[in-house]
Amino acid sequence: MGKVKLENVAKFAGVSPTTVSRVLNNRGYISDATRKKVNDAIEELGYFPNEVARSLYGSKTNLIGILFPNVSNPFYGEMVTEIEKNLSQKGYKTLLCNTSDNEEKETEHLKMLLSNQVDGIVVGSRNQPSDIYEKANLAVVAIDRFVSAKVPIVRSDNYGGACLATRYLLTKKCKKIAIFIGSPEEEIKKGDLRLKGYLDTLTENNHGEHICRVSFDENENYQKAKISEYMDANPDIDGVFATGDILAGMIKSIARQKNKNPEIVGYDGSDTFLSLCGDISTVRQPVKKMARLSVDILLDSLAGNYEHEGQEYILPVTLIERSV
Amino acid sequence: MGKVKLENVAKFAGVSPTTVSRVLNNRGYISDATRKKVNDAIEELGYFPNEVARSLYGSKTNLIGILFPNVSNPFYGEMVTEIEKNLSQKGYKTLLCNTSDNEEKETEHLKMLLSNQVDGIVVGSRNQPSDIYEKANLAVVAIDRFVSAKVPIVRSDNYGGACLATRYLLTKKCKKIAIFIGSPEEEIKKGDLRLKGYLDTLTENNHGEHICRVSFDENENYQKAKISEYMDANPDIDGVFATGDILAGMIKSIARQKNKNPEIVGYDGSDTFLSLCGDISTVRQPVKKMARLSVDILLDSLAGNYEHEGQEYILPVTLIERSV
DNA sequence: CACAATATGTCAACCGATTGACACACCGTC
DNA sequence: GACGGTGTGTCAATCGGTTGACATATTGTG
Repeated sequence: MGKVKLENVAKFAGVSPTTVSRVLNNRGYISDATRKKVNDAIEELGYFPNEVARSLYGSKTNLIGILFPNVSNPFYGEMVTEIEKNLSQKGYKTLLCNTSDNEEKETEHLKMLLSNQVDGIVVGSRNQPSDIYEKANLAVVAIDRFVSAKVPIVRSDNYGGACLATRYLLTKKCKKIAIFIGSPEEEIKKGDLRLKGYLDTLTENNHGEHICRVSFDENENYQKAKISEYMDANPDIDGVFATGDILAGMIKSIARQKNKNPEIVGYDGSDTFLSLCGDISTVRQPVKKMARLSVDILLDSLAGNYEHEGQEYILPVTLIERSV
Repeated sequence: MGKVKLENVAKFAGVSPTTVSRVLNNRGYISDATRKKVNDAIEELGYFPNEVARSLYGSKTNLIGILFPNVSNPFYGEMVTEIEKNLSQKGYKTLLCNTSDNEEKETEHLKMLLSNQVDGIVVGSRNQPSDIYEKANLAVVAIDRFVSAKVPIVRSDNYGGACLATRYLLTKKCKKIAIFIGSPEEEIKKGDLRLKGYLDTLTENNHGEHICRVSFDENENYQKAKISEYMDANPDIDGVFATGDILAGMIKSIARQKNKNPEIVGYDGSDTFLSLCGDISTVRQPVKKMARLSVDILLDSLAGNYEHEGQEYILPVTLIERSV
């Protein structure tokens, strides 16, 4: 049994294909009787208009590509969940791409998205900017990442959040506060604002800095080894700011193994993290608002509104204190 | 600047459209010189073949729909990440749908997927079976869910896992072991195997049962209230089997607030959970294997192989012990 | 009764690629 | 010189639906 098409519906309903199309698209004059006949035929035959054909003619696919490192990390997971919900509500469909923080994969996926004529892209992966974004003239929104001069950015207040976290550790009387960073090296070089917030806050308070970079693109065991090593080399660390919650959790369990209990503050504050981990404080990013805003901006751009070009939208974070 | 099309490439390269198509699809005779000319033109113009047009002609979209409740829960997140990776590797694209465990949303998304001519579907949402799956003749694979008599199922050993978990709690000398269930009511009625494993194991050991159903479709605060209530009503519970890790985490923190420390075993064992939560044991489902198998089956079916129809693939689980 | 609004049909172009049929030219070889 | 392989072009149909132009018929209204 092949796919049902418009023509079959027309025959079944005893009308012309044009009439069916008119019913489907609410154009021209249609009597209630005919409308009913057609809708009944559609129902009866289980007809679904072929979006591929429609897209081809209309040169709009209502497809949005979503590029993230993965959806395993609950912060990304919640972000993608919310983005998809918002898009779906507005009649858009979500093409999911996991870049695994790998530049080639991002490029490959990007080409795929362009071939598939997506109307827009939300990019949250953390690779180096690709010039493909510039060439293709489609709507793009970046989440906490620079893509090109024109692409609007939605991010949380990384600097403010880092200050909050570090200040919190200071109020907890921590004497030696370390930062564990899980960002790509390039990002750090370009001035990681979470790092800067940490450094500035410590300097203001005459504290020394202790930086441990945990390559986020290495595998988990390697990361854990690195953390362990660093903690052995700096046994008197009593405060930790981790730039991600997963990282914070790993640090916590490694510390526990070493019979230590430093005060830890993470970053992200996904619902999942908050449910699973009751004893690590964190800086919470407003995921739902960020997702909502990104979609709004994207659809705005799609509607031909250029006011977001080059804009950066920084949403406020909140510190969530937890006690053991 | 409009989109570049095959015709433009042809003009730019000084050849006919047919020749360009021949180069793109490796058909017929093409001299190396011409091939180079065409490829250079493609490169120069930044041409991406319009997949929409290709799909229309070829009546194959290489699009796979993925239906899950969400990707916020790291178990789903990791599953979806892995499925997407596997699909992408085989040249397929992933249309992500979040059903929020809502039947109407699932139906709506399903219609959308059919309209978009997806070649297949992987469904992991936990709603009642819809007859749409039967009608549409496309490849479908279900993850831990019944869809229809024909649709193959990939799941972990729910019964064995529950037995493992319960037996573990018994070895820990727990006297009063409760189960907290986060599945939809209908699923439980139809014989939830995690529940059955729990019950059977207790019966074998002459233990009484203590069941708390936490509607997974209620909001988090309501769930927490329910857990709290149940624990107050049954203060001597010293062992808990939770049918999901998030649930286990919530139980843990609520217990802590009440100054209790029951032995807890969760279910899922996502990497994220294991990283974040060092002190809750769990039954680990082999996410990567399940994802891989699902994709393999799907592509097999797509290739016209019917051997998977009606099959159920049950993958083994492992108990992961954690200590406080 | 004329005219407008309503209701439906026919027909063809179009969206961007693929594909088969067929023509023509060039080359080498038997 | 004929034939087969190679290389390229022209042309039209096709995928499934959309849309505008135009024809025609039936209403209703002033």
